[in-house]
Formats: sequence, C-alpha cells, structure tokens
Amino acid sequence: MRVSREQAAQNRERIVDTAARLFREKGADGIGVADLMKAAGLTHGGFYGHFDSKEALLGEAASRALDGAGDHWQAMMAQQPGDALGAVVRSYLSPAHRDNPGQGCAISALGADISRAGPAVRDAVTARAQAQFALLAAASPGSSDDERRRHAIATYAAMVGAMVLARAVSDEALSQEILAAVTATLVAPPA
Amino acid sequence: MRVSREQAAQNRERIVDTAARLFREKGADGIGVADLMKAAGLTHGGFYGHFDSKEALLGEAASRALDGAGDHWQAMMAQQPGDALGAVVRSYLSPAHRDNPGQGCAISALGADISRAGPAVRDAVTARAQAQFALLAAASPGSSDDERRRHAIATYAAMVGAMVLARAVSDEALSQEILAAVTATLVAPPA
DNA sequence: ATTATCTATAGATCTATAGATAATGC
DNA sequence: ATTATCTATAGATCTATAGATAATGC
Repeated sequence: MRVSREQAAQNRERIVDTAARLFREKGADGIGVADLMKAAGLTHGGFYGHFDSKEALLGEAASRALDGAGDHWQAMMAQQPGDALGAVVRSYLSPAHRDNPGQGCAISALGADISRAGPAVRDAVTARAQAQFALLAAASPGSSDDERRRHAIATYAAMVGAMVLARAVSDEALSQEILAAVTATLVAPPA
Repeated sequence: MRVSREQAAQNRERIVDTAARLFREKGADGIGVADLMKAAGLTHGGFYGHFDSKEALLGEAASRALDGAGDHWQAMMAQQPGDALGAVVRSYLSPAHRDNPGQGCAISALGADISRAGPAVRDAVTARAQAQFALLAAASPGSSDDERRRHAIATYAAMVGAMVLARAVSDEALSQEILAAVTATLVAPPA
C-alpha cells in the first residue's frame, strides 16, 4: 500500500490540517491519534512514520492554525487600510468565529493545552504570537513603537479573553453582549 | 470501611476541592477519576456514590473555583476601597496567579473545557460569570449602569486573555510584558 | 437496616511499536 | 532496496458498575 513520495507529503499535510481543526474543536486530549488518522483517511499505525509523537503534531497543528490566522489578518488589513485594526477586531469577535473554533484562533481554543505542552510546542506558539503582535502593532494607534506594541498586546488579550468567555457561557444573549462590549471598547464607534 | 454521615460529607467536599485544583492544573481531560480520588485520599470506586459522572464533578469544581475567586475579589475590594478595580486587576495579572493555575481563575484555566461541556456545567459557570461581572461593574467607572457593566465585561475579558497568553508563551520576558501591558491598559498609572 | 467505602473488573480507549505488505524509485 | 502504509497488538489508562465489607444510626 505504499504511495509516492509526493502523495506521502500530501498525506502529511492532510494530517496536520485535520489535526489543526480537530484539536481546536475537541481539545488536545479530546481526540486520539487513531480518530485523527481516520479523519485524515489513513490508518492509525501510519502516524508514527510522519510524527515522533502526538505532541509533535500538536505543535505543527497549532503553528499551522496561527500562520493561517496571520495570513487572514494580513488580507483583511490590506482590504481595509483605513480601518485595519477594526476589521481584524470585528472579524475576531464575530459570532461566526465563536461558533467555529475548528477554523478559529488557536490561542483561544488551545491556550490552556499549549500551556501544559513541552518547550517545542510553546516555542513555536511564542514565535507566532510575536508575529501577530507585530501585525496588530503596525495597525495600532500610538506615538511610539512601544506604545503601539502595548496597544497591540492589549487588543489581542481582550479578543482572546472575550472569545473564551463568549464560548464558555450558555446564555446566547450574554455571549453576544460579551462580544459587543469588547468590540465597542476596542474599536471606535462607526461614524 | 463505612464512615459517618458527617465524615462522608467532608470527603465529598475534599473531592470537590481536589478536583477544583487538579482540573485547573491539568485540564478536565488531563486527570482521571482514579487519580482524583487517590489525591483526595479515597479509592476510585467510591466516586460514583458522590457524583453521577466525572462531568458533574467538573461543574461543581468549576463553580467552587469561581465562587472562591468572587469571595477573594470582594475581600480585596473591601480592603482597597479607593482602588478596588485596580486591586483586582493587579492581583489577577500577577506572575503568582500565572504560575499557580490550580488556585486561579477557572475561566482562564478551563474556559475551553467548559465550552465543550454540557448545559449543567455551562449554566453553573454562566451564573458565576454574571456574578463576577456585577462585582467588577460596581467598582468600574462610568456614568450609567450600562457603561459600568460594559467596562466590567471588557476588563474581565482582557484579564482572561492576558492570562491565557502569558501562560501559553515560553518566553518569560514576553510573558511579563503581556501582563504588564494589559495591567497598564486597565488601571490608571499610580500617582 | 442502611450506606459509605472498598476491591475487582468490564469494556472501551489511549499512545506507541512491531512486523507484514506492496508500490515507488533507484 | 527503500519506504509509506497497513494490520495487529502491547501495555497502560479511561469511565463506570457490581458486589463485598464493615461501620453508622435507627
């Protein structure tokens, strides 16, 4: 049942993509290697030819998810250069993002799991967090780089916390109130 | 090996307290019933006399953790009536809180696990979140109840997100920078 | 007699590995 | 010959339950 080198590389990509979705949906401990491989269309014994361990996959999956978010942000910011930060904030704090953790921010979905992971995972996530701070800082107000960076970190933290809270509560009205309250705090009201 | 009714009630309390700590430290899926019961000094077969399921315990443990945080906040606010909100923010965003998730905020430690739990868990957490919003709102600036509540929600979200981020990154300097940046945004600089 | 806890276990799932298979790529 | 994937399984762990035990509380 051997496949070509190219096909094997595609299979590996599909495992990472599948894991990036399922880890965010179910948590790092909420999905096993066998089910991940089945969702990717492979048998679970083949996993260890691609990755050293489940945690190694977690690092790659979280990195891929965060890279995807960075690309998405850059596209939105380029499309709305007049309100780049507002575009990111409104997209992040949308009910669509709240209801689709599998496609969303890996920090809000996997932050606690990442905290408990080893250095390789956390180093990879740290580099992506720095990249996202830099992206937000470039779109942040402020009269110095330090001020813009501080604004970017505070904006990111508020978005992550709002998403965690909005997903945790069972009251839909409260959930929307959380998203709206933080959006209002972070972006100037539309003129 | 039967114990008195009173001793059994104390054992139940100890299970909840132990779970409140270990769930926050290891995640809801990171600790099993057998290890929880061993940590509480009991055998794991006795668990189901006290709780219907592991998830039922998660609801009680998260509730207890959040109630404890509420009491803690009230005590701090009473002790520093001139800067009640600042006292809570500085305590929440301290390295001590970051390094002790087992004693800390259940939302930042268990938010994603709670999102995936059933209605009983999420309803209990929702009620506690509302109570904490009310506490923060009473100490928040603003010229109307709506404005103070919005400020409270935004403050809580920023604290939760900052804690999740500060714990996820592996760079100590960055972690401290996150805590400091969000603290500076939320509290007026000391005079 | 009731009941809190115990031992023991069912049945499912977990990560990881061993060895077979079969197609690729030299 | 190499190697990507497969089947099969080891060994550990998971939640939950059954039934025994022994002390409480009527």
